[in-house]
Amino acid sequence: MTETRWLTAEQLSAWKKLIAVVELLPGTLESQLQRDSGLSHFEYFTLAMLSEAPDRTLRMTSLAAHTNATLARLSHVVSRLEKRGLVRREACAEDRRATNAVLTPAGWTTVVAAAPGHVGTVRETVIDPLTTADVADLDRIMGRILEVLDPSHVMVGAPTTDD
Amino acid sequence: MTETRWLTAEQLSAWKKLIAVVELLPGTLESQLQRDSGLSHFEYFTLAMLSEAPDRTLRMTSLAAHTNATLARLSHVVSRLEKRGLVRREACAEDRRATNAVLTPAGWTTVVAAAPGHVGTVRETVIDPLTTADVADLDRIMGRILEVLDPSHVMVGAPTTDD
DNA sequence: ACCAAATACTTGACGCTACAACTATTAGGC
DNA sequence: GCCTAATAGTTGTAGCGTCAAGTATTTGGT
Repeated sequence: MTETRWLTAEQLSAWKKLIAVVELLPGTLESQLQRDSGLSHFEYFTLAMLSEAPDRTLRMTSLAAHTNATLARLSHVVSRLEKRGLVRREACAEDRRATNAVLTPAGWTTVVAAAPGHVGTVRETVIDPLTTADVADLDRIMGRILEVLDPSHVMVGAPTTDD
Repeated sequence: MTETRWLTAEQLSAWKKLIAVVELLPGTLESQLQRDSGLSHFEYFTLAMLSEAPDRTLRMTSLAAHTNATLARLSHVVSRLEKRGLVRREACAEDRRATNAVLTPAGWTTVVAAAPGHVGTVRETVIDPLTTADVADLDRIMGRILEVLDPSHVMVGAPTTDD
């Protein structure tokens, strides 16, 4: 066991601010979405991923990867969304172990209605306080961190619009 | 109601990466602390804040602010930490409505033992992948975002070491 | 062709957090 | 000095996520 390498003052400052953002940001997004659309951020994100998929359909495993959830968590969430009529489950023809999650028309309507308010919050809290250069820096830095947290790039791929 | 201003490609890219980090980072920290020290990140953070306070003592309201928790949440957590002998509650002499949370010797030992492993994880996932310039950029950018999320700077102040 | 291991989920139980309701104490208005 | 409002904290409940266990199907070795 080698000696602990502590953080420099600059590193500590940056770290503390990052952790503060990580703690505060989810709550902010959560409140706005819950208040205006009755969705948790994870529910919104799930619907958004489906809305971008071909046929608005995704296998559970794939959807779990895109939303960074365990299969168990996703299964519970999809059950709730299904009860509310926003998502439908469908047996997969090619692999009978698999289940497809399909966005219903009501689900589509819900995401589309929720999107502007959500984007507004994202702007207010993150994008608008930053300059163009800041945004580029943020992109680069988060990219480097994700190289470690998500080496297989499961959560980055989606090159479409929305969210 | 004005029209929705959507995000540019650059903004969207940066946003998606930030949200991925926000989703993935807590789980990583959580796992390491739980595995190596039997603490949740919030419990660790609570103990760490107490360890930096004068007399290792803080009023519940103040501790709640430093950890960005509601009083209700903190009360539950302190109850559990108290059962494990890491924290002690103490009536406040000046204001009899108030309660002080005090770090016990066992609590101090626990944080001190947990810190190196935690810092190691922080290094691996966030600091080491970044250049010196990146760290400065990160500090600046998170600072701007916190200006919105935490205008009263409740979560930033603590100028001491640790964590 | 067969059997073990891997894959793709689902379900139930438990722990933690948010929300609401409640108690106790202090501060302010007049 | 009252009486109301604000402050400080605790507790119970309900909802969501994790973990462990279980089912169904497919893959791969021989």
